[in-house]
This record gives sequence, structure tokens and C-alpha cells, in this order.
Amino acid sequence: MSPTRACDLVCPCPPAGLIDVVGKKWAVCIVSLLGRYGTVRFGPIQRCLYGVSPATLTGTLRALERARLVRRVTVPSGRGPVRAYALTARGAGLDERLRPLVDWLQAS
Amino acid sequence: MSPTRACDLVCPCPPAGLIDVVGKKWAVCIVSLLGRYGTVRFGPIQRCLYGVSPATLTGTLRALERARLVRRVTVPSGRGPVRAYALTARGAGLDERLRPLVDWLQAS
DNA sequence: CGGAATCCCATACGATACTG
DNA sequence: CAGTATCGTATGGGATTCCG
Repeated sequence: MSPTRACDLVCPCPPAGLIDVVGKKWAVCIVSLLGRYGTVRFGPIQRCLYGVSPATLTGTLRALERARLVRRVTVPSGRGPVRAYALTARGAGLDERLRPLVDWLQAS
Repeated sequence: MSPTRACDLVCPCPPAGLIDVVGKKWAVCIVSLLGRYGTVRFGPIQRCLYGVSPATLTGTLRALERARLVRRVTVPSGRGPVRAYALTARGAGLDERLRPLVDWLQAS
């Protein structure tokens, strides 16, 4: 049977909040990428993502930071410390739930 | 260790294809809704989704149909057959993978 | 009621150029 | 290399109206 009145249905997922972050074009890619590779720098992320423009990548990374899914880290290197990106614990939790979905999408 | 060269990283999820469908603002909601309630008519979907505009809802439904995730069905009713929407087998598969994610998003 | 048509706006995204 | 600044475009999405 199909409910027909207004309050018969409970919306399982409000579009506000995390959805607008996760819904961003590259967000899922980035979270999965960091979940797979750990700490990654700006350049490799950009090159890996089919050449996303730096402006867009920065914007998405900032949105992910604000959502506390990704954090910016400073790692020591040969000639001075460099910046990189990694998942937060929260981001790792998301990646975990995202994995079956991403695999399924890949398999189409 | 973090890879630094171009081909060291494999993008786990190209943004093309299903992602632009699933990334739509209401797509996940609709799939979850149909997965939960079965066959639902246009009106209840719209009312349930915080009053999404009919144009937007139609657009999203059409996109989901084109992606073969949702199908339009005709069900017999008291005064003539009426139209409604339901998941395809493919859509049910997506809903299944979506469920842990949606639950996690809800729990925030 | 279930849409289609139209209008309008916000913004996401890309391209490019530039800087520390 | 890691961004920032600017600009232009495409389009997603809301509001409204109208129709069978």
C-alpha cells in the first residue's frame, strides 16, 4: 500500500547539512581518495581528479574542512614542512559508509 | 607514505555518470523514500520533501528514470488508474548501499 | 491532482593568470 | 608547488502559473 496523505511519509534524509557537502561534484572522490591513500598533498589530488581546477579543488577542500571531514596537516619534509590533507575521524567514518556505495557505482 | 607523482593515485570514483544523478539535491531522499515506502505518488513525495517545487521534483524524477533507478508505474485505483513511482531493481540495489550512509548522516 | 512551461536567481564549476 | 583572484558560463533549483 502507498501512503497518500502528508504526514504518512517520513523523509529519510533532509537535503540540508552534510548532503550539500557530499553532493559537491568532487567531494566523494576526495574523501575516498584520502581514505585510500592517507595523507595526500594538493598537487597529487588535483592531478588525480581529471585535472579539476585549483579554485574548485580549494573550494571543495575548504567545505570538507568546515564539515570536519578533512583536516589540513603539516608534515616535515626534506626542505621544510609541507601542507597536506587527511581525513578526520569523522571523515573516516564517512569513508567507511561510502565504500560500498562507491564500489557499486564503479561496477555500475 | 603519501604518493606524490601523477599516476601514483587512482581516482576511486569518477564524478561522471551516476554521481551527477545521485548528487542532485533530492535524489538520495527520493531513492530512500521509495525504498522505504514502495510505490508512492507524486503528491506525497512532494509534500514529504519539505515542499520541493514541482518543476524540480519532476526534473529529478526524470533524471532518476533515465538512470534506470526509478520507474513510473500505473496502478489501478477507485476512479481510474493513477501514476506513481517505484524503484527499479537497480534502484533497490542503490538504496541498499545507500542505507548505512543515510543512517550515518542522520546520526550526524 | 500530476505535472509542464516559464522566469529568475544563486552558485558551482572551469579557465586563466598571478603570487609567495 | 600551493594556492588566491577574477571572470564567464552553465545549470540546478525555487516560485509561479497554467493545463488536462
